[in-house]
Amino acid sequence: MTVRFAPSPTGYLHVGGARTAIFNWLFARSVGGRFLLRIEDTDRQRSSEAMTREILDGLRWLGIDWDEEAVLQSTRAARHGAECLRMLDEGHAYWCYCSSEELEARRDAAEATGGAFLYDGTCRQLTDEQRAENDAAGMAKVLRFRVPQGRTVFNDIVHDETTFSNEEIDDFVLLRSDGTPTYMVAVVVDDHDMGITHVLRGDDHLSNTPKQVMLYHALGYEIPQFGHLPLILGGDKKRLSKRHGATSVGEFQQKGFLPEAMFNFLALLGWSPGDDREVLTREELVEAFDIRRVLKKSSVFDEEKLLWMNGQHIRLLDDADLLRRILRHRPEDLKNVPDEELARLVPLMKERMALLPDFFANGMYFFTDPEHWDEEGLRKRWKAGTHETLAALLPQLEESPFTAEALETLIRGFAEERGMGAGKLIHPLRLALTGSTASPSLFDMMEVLGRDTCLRRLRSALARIPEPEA
RNA sequence: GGCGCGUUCGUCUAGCGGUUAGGACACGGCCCUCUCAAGGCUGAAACACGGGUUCGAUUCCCGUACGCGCUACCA
Repeated sequence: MTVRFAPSPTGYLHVGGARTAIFNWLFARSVGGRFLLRIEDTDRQRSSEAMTREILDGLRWLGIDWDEEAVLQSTRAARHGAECLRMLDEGHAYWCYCSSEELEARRDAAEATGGAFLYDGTCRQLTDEQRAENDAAGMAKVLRFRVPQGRTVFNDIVHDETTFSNEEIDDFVLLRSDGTPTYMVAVVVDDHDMGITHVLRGDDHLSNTPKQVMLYHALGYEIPQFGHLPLILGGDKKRLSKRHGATSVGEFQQKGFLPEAMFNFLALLGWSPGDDREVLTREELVEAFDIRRVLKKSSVFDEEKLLWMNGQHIRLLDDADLLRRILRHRPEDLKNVPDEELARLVPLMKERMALLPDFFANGMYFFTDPEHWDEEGLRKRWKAGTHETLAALLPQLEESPFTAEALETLIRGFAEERGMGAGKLIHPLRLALTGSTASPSLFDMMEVLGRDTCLRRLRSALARIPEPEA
C-alpha cells in the first residue's frame, strides 16, 4: 500500500493541504503502508524552491515524515512526454492545430448564450497530409486525448461508485504547444511510476478523476483506489482563504499553536474515531484512523475550537517539554531571564495558557514590578483599613520562610488573629504584588517571586496606592 | 448554463429503520475556590423542504431548495 501527498509549491502549506497530508499519512501509518511526497512544480512561473522548502518545513513541524526522497515532478517531463507520444502512436491522442485564441473566443460566445463549450474535435479527423501541411506552415499544435464514447465509472473510498458520462468531457490537452505535459498526464504517469495504490486528495479533484481514469485505461496502467476528501471551508462556508484569517500552517506555528494540537484538530475535520474521544495523541490517531470513516461533507474551520484543543495539548506536555516550546516564543526584552527561573513558572502557568506566548503575555508581573494597579480591582478590594493591615503584615513577611506552605499558614493565621476573612488580605496582596486581580495562587506566586521582590513591591504599593475614603 | 458532490445544534461531530437524537467547542447557570484558569455538574441549541417505500423514517428512494466543486495549453 502506497500513498502520496502532492502539493504544488505555488504557495505556503495551508490547512487544507495539511489535512490532506495528514489523512494520507495516517492511512499509511495505520496500515503499515508507505507515504511518499511529490512536488508538483510543473508550473514554473508560479513555483519556487522557497515554497517547496516552506511546505516541507510545515510537514516536518506537524510530525509528518515521508519514506523516500521527495520527487520533483519537473524532473520527469521527458517520461511524461514519452508516454504522451505512446498514446499518440496507439491512437489515444491526436495533434490539434486549433489556436487557443479561436477556442477562447468560441468558449466566451458559448458562455454568453448560457451554454457550455466543449472542444468539438475538429482536428480529430485530420489526414496525414493535412497535418504535414500544418507542420510545414509552422502552425502551433497541442496533443489532445481522444475521449472515447460511453461512461466512466470508478469507485471512490469516500463517495462510493461515481459515474460520469464521457459526453461531458472534451478532448483535453496532454501536451501544450510548447511541448510540456499538462497536470493531467503528469499525475497519472507519476502516480503509476511511484506505485501509488491509493490516491487520497481534495474533493476539488473529483471532476478530474474520470479524465485520469481514461488515461489509466489508455496507458494500460492499473487503476488505483481513489478517495476524495471533503474540503475545509471558512466561517461563511466558502472555501478557506486568506480573508478568513490565518490559513497557512506556518502562521499557526508562529501564533504559538502546538503541532500536536494542529494535527489532532485537522485529523478531526471530516473524520472521527467513532467514540467520544477528541483529544488524541498522534499515536492514538494512528491507532484509531480508519479511512472508511471519512465523511463526504465539507467542514468549517473553527479556530476557537483549535484554541481549546491547543490548551488541552499544552496540559498534556510535561513541564520540561512545555518550557522548551515556550522558550521559542520568549519576547526580546526577556532574553536575560534565566531559563531556570522560567522553569519555576511553568507549573503555575500551564493551566492558564491556550497559546504558547500566553505564558509571557499573561504573566508579565513575574518579570516586571507593577507600575499601576487595576482600578476596578482597587475599588473592589482595597478598603479603608487595607494600608494599615498590610503594613502590619510586612514585618512578619520579613521573618517568615518563603515557601508557599509557610506563607499560606502565616497569612491565613494573620487574618484569623485580626478576625478578618483571609480574602480581605489575599486580594489586596495580589493586587499590590501583581497590579492585577487575576493570577495563579497567591502563595505559590509569592514563593516564586521571592522575598525581596515581594517586599519591594508591597512597599511600593503601600507608598503609591492612595488611601481610599472611609 | 452543464456535470458532479454535499445537507444532524452557530461550529466540529455520533447515529448506520424503532434513541428522551449522544458528545465536544462557543454561550448561560451552579459547584469548587484566594482571583484567573483548570476541573465537575447543568441549561439553551439540530435531523433543509416535499413526496414516496415501510407497521415505523434522521436513517432507504425520488424530486425541490440551498451550498460547494469542476467546466484552461493552472495544479
